[in-house]
Amino acid sequence: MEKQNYTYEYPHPAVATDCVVFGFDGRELKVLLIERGIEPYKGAWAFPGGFLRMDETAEQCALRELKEETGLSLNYLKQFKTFTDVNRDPRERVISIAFYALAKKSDVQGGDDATQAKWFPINEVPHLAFDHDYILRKAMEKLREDIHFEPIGFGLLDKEFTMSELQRLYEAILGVQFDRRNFHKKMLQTGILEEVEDDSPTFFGKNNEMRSMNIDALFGGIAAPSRPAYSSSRDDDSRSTRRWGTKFRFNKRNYDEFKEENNYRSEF
Amino acid sequence: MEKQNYTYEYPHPAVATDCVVFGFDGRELKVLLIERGIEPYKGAWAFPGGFLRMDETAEQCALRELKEETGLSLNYLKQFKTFTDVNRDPRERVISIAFYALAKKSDVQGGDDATQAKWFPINEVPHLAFDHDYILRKAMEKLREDIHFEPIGFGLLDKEFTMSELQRLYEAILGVQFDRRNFHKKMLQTGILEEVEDDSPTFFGKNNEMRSMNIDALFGGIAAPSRPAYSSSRDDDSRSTRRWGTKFRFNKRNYDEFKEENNYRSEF
DNA sequence: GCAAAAGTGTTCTTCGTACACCCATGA
DNA sequence: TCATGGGTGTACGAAGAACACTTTTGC
Repeated sequence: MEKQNYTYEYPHPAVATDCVVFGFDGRELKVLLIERGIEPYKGAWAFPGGFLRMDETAEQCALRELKEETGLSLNYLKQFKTFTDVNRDPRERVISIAFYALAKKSDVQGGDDATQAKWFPINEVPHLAFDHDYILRKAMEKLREDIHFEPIGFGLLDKEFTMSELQRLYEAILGVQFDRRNFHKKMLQTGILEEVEDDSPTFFGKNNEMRSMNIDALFGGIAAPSRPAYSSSRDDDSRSTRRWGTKFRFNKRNYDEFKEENNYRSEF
Repeated sequence: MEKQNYTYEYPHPAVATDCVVFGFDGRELKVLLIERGIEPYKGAWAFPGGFLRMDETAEQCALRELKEETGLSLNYLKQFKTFTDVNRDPRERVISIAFYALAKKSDVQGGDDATQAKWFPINEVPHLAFDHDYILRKAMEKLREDIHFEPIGFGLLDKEFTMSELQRLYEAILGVQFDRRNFHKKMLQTGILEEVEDDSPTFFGKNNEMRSMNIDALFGGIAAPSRPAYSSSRDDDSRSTRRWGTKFRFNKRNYDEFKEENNYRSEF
């Protein structure tokens, strides 16, 4: 951009965007930071972001800066708060429109090649430039809130994922542990997940029975917990039809219906 | 402010705040608008708001402008979104940090005296200046979301209110009808309401029995709905101790405990 | 005296939660 | 073969939803 002067009758603050990018590598929640190459805070870590151009919206600005500074092209971007403290930037008055974004697992793993960007586990983030420590705290709070009501989890996983991956993600974000069975049940009963038919050759090579034959279903509805039902079916062939590593996929159509039925935010 | 020129190396957008003030008169949800006295959109209605000064945060700006333009001094102010469309103001590039606020019933009724501000029922709002139609829509969406999780209702009523007033407010905001008994039960079981002891002279003048003597309690726990219990107690004096217009009050201390126990947003 | 609003409990259903065992995989 | 992790059902308690009649008040 050509350097010239811009004059106004009244003082104008500068307007910037900052982008808190969350990622999940299968174990930990991470954030993407860049090392500042210029003053102020040279050498410190900060969120990708930059000044708003006059011909772009804040969203476009955030996406552009993110691409320029980290190489990432993301889809999900959520404006969560605008920071306006008077002295948050030592150079001049700068207000920052902050977004959070979600990176797919593959983005996190393919990450730090040529750029100065780096993924930090959420618990190992150093002190950040400007008021970015505070921005991060607010972004985390918002993420924790939103994940109860919006299909955020799926934005952080690849297209197909196992129920355990999804559960680990929820546990990483919320900092709590869930019971595996209850988590499974609840996720399925929202109806926004669809099971992926695994027709890979390796599967049929190892085991070519119908995947819908699940021996547990045979005992469904019969309340006889005192007698161990599993041991009696030990020599039954259908026993071996149970599959491991079942993959799921987010079903946007079902999610849209789900949202429509529940006219305010419904819990996931 | 003295008029002079301010010059920057790069172009800066102007930064303003807008404030969507909701009020409730006991029947309808309303918003506070001011009539624009200058171009652009002279004569059109718009939200109170104005340009950010260099020595104030966005919150301070919104409160100041609100006071200047409508005379209202409010407590609850919530930043909900920043609007950055490139052409939202015909004069120059202006981004607007938008808030919503809640006015007490008394503010709504004492309202339109000397100022150019006026309360409009939410369904009778005219076309607004700038992109304020859109801002209003977003503010309503946010209010509808937030009321499920935050004690917003109480911010729109006077300090003491009846359960019916509270219910009418919820119904006005959410656009649905609730069962009176279920609403009552749910509100009480959150524990954030406390009943106000009504010791007004008129009450004891009319009826000086203890208010805790409630004949319905006599039948509590006895399941005999087929036999109408009320008619048999017709000549019993204690029958007349039931009070009408029981008032409640928001209990902030209980609310804080309630919030702490439920570590993420819990529903009201 | 009539219409409108306020006050109150119980039942049924749904949802959340606690909890245990078997099987596959890979070291 | 052993440790780890994935896959599955049931039973209990809490909360939500549906539902009717009586009393007061104001016209």
